[in-house]
Amino acid sequence: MKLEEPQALDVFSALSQETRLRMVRVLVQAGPEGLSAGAVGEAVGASSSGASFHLAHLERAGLIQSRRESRSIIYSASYDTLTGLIEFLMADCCSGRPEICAPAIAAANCSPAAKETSCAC
Amino acid sequence: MKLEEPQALDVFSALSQETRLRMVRVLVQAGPEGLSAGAVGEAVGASSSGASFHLAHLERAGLIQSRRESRSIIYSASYDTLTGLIEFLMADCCSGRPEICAPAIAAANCSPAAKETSCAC
DNA sequence: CCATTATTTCAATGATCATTGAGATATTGA
DNA sequence: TCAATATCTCAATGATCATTGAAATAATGG
Repeated sequence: MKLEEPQALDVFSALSQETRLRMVRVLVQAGPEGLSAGAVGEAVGASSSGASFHLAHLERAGLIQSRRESRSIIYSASYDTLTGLIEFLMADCCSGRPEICAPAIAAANCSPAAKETSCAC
Repeated sequence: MKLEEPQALDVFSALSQETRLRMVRVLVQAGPEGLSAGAVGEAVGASSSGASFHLAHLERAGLIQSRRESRSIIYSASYDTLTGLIEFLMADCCSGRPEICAPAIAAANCSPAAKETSCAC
C-alpha cells in the first residue's frame, strides 16, 4: 500500500507511544489470526479502557484491523501498512548507491528460522 | 544496530513530526555526503531556528549525524539506525510464516533503478 | 430473559511538545 | 580585526495527548 505524508505521520505518531508500539509488535508476531482486545491489553499491561483507546488509535492510523468474533473483538496487524511505511521512509534510498540501503533490506526482518524457508532473505 | 524499546520510541517520536520526517527523507535521499543545516531547512521549509531545533532533535534520537565543514554543519542520515528501527518493528514477523513478511522485505526500498544493480531486491 | 463477559465511551486532569523571534556563538574572507 | 555568514540557544505561548475511573453498550450461555 502506498502511503502519503499525512498518513505516514499518523502512523509514526501512533508508533511513538509505548503501549501502542508494544501492541503492534505483539500483533505482528501473532500473525494474521490476531488476538482479542483483552489478550492484547494483557500482553502489554494496559487497562481495559486504555487498551480500547490505543487499539482504536492504531486502527484509525491503519496499522491494525478488527473483526468481531462472538463476544470478542479480534485485532490483527495490517502488514500492508507496515510495508507502505517502510517504503515511504526508505524511498529513493537505493538510487545510485545500492550498497547503502542493502543492509536495511536484509534487516527488514528475517528471523533465523525464516532464512531457511521461502522468505526472501 | 540493535535498538531497544526506549530508543525505538524516541525514533518513532522524532519521525512523527512533519518537518522532521521531511528532513530524514531528504537526508536519506541525499546519501552519506549529507547536506548543510541551511540546505535541509530550505528543502523542508523551516526557519533557521526551527531547522536547528529539529535537526538537534533528530541527532539526539540517533537518526542523523553531523560534522562541521568550514562555516557549515553537514547533516547526514544514520542508515544504521533506520535499519535497526525496521528490524525492531518487524522482529519475528517471519517466524513460521515467511509468506506474510516477504512483501515487507521486498518493499523495504528498492527503486526501479536499484533493482538493476547489486541491490538485494 | 438475566447475569456475565467483553469492550467501548466520556470528561477531567496533568504532562509534553512545536513555534516564534530575538539574541548569542562560531567561522571565515577581506 | 571587522563584517558577513551560518547555526544555535532561550523563554514564553498555545496546542496536543495519555491517563483514569465510572458508566454505557454489545453479545452470549443458561
